[in-house]
Amino acid sequence: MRVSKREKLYRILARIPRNRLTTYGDLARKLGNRKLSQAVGNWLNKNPYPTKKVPCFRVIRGNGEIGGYALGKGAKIKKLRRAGFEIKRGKVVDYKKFIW
DNA sequence: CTAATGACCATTA
DNA sequence: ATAATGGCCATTA
Repeated sequence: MRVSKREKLYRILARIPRNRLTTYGDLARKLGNRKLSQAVGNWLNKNPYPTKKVPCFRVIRGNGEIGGYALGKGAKIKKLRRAGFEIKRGKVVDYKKFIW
């Protein structure tokens, strides 16, 4: 293929609407293989683009938990809060309503 | 080549 | 609700 799935991942996530979230599994499905979810996390861990361009802090787990972040969970929560989301007991409140 | 690891997930108990 | 289990894929040692 001309573009790698990894590049596609970044392109897809770059288009996520503001005030919305997505999950590792969803991104994997958009790439054509739902089993790529963990690999998606690995790719995001090495996201070469700035958060403005590819906002990986908006990617959470399928069950609403925060998930990981290269700069630490705390930083991720902070960014999510700043983006207008509420986090309680490690989960995004009403996360289902915000999934892209 | 094998084996272990990881920002995961679904199922089962 | 938690915990264990097995599975997937890409990357790395």
